Amino acid sequence: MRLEEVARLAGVSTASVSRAFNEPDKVTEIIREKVFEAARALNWIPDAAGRALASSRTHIAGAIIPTLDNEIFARQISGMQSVYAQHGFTLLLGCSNYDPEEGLKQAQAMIARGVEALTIVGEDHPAELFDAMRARQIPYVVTYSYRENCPHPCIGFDNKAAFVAITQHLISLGHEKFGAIFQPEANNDRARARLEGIREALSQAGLVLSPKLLHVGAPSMEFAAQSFSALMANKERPSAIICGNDNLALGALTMASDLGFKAPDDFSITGFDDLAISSRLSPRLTTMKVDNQQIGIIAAQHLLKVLRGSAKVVTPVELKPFFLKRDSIGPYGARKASI
Amino acid sequence: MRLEEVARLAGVSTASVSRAFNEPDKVTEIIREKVFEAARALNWIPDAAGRALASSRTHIAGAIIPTLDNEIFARQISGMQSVYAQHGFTLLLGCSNYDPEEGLKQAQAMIARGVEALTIVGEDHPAELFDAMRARQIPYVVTYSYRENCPHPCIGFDNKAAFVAITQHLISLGHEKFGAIFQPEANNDRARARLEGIREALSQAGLVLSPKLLHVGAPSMEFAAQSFSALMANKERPSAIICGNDNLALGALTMASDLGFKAPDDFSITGFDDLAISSRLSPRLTTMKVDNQQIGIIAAQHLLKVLRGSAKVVTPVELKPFFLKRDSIGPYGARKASI
DNA sequence: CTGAAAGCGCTTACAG
DNA sequence: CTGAAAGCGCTTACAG
Repeated sequence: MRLEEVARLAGVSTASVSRAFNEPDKVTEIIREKVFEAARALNWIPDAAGRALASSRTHIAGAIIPTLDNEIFARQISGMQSVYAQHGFTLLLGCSNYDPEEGLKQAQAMIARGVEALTIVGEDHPAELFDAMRARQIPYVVTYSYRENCPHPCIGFDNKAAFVAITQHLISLGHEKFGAIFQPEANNDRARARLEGIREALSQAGLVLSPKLLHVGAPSMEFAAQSFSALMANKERPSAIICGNDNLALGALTMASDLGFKAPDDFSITGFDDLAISSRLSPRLTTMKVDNQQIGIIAAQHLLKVLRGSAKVVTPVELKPFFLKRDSIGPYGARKASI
Repeated sequence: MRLEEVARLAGVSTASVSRAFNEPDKVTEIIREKVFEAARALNWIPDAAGRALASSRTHIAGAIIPTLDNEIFARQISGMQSVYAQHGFTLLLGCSNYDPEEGLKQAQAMIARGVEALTIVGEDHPAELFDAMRARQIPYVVTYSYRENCPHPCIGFDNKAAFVAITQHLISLGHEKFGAIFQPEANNDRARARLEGIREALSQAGLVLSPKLLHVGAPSMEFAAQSFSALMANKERPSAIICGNDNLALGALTMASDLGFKAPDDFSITGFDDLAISSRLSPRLTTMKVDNQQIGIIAAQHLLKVLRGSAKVVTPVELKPFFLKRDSIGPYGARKASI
């Protein structure tokens, strides 16, 4: 079923069929109706490859995320997709699995498909990737990460500042001995910024994060559970444990419950993300949250604006995460006080 | 950068450039090398629209899932994508948000993009959708759901049988008064099959699921928590609560803990999915699990086989879920016995 | 094995 | 406002 057959049935030229669908105002109502009727009768769906080739517009946008196994990124995609769909754009999704080479491959595959815009989580990617985008004048934005002086347009939040805030709050509660359970820093500027935030806040207070009390590994509950138990077995047991995200904090809390440790009496612990269960568990987890769906929505909207020509470049947007102070933290020495 | 310029730089015809990339065996090594070198020098990436139009092959596969806000479907997508990527296929993702019309729209958009194959979660979709696939001879498979005599090729598991098994096990523990917390049945054959399974197993034992003890609503922890508390406030309090999935069971368990009810002493409860936290919480949740990543992998492999021509149609595959008997269930009257 | 050329299904100046 | 026709970037019979 080709456009030409629609034209024949409607008794008009192929140009008119194309116009009736793409620039309806440029065609009289009589033609429009004849065309729509013929198209419906033939059950015609315009072929995207033909359109793309003729118009050099694919109406495809791309998104590269580290993994789908994390509701944080899934939500970002879902926000993006709703906006793109409203504007007739299809979303091409790629997962890098935290491997920069894989991310680059995905980006190249997307370029071959003619993506008109791209979002990519974080800025830890080969220069080649960003170069390819710029060379082809494909607008892109780095999501989730935000920092001043970032060489790329970015829409996200300041991961470092967020963890400075968490750390400072714990310091203000009197904690001095800190532990941390974290996802790997490799190819993950967010994790790196978060750790930096902890270290900076500690150092400003004359404290340090002892390497022995920093556990870095695959961000599973298993790992967090093992880390927690190692942390509490340490002679220099921390009174406050900062986790790289909620999932790690939850893993630690389940182990705490198995071992008979209770927050905030025996230790304080924090996460990041505010998963649904974090506010329902006992103790309710102190954490920070950022609206990921919103990040996706804003990213898509800004990119679309550039494509429409109503903006020259994507302007960076900084979202502010919320601090959710709940029951998993308390003043240092809470236990002694309560005894 | 077009193929023609690569041909010019390499000093060969455009046909040879095309062959060097797509059918390297049909070209001498000398030509192959000249072409590859020229392509690299020009940083040429073949245009997918041109390829698609000329070859009527897009190397695009589609997947329609209800939502990305559920790691179950996310995992299926991730399995699929890894297989497709290995075979040079790009995945187009669509979310229906449990709205059949939206699912149909997504499918049509995918047809316009020239998807060569499609996977779609469940069979609750407009006949028009499946008709369109068949009319265009696009191979498709229904995932997650599996039942005998399904009119579509399906790769998944028997949702009904799974819940028959759960229910029968609880009956064997002496439970007679059942409650259920469930996701809506509308446009969700999986939920419907699960409830059917419960009802069938109960009826075989001469029992019934009282409408008052069946809570159906948006599958959030909030809803499950409210439902649990209503269930336990009922004069006809159930001794066993079957949840439509783990998330609902976890929501119920958090409320149980708030209210001072303990499983399995005060009630038994089950889920489905085996989320990471389900085995770590106390009590460890009794649930069933199916390998969702595997469903995605198998679906993609079978579809690819049909595209390659090495299979006529997709053969259905039934996966068997595992029953994970843990601490959240116990014999009826456990409390009295332990007092 | 290699190349000249037609053609895939659309869009879009261009002319009327 | 409408149509004839060129052209988008590839692939693929076809001929040599």
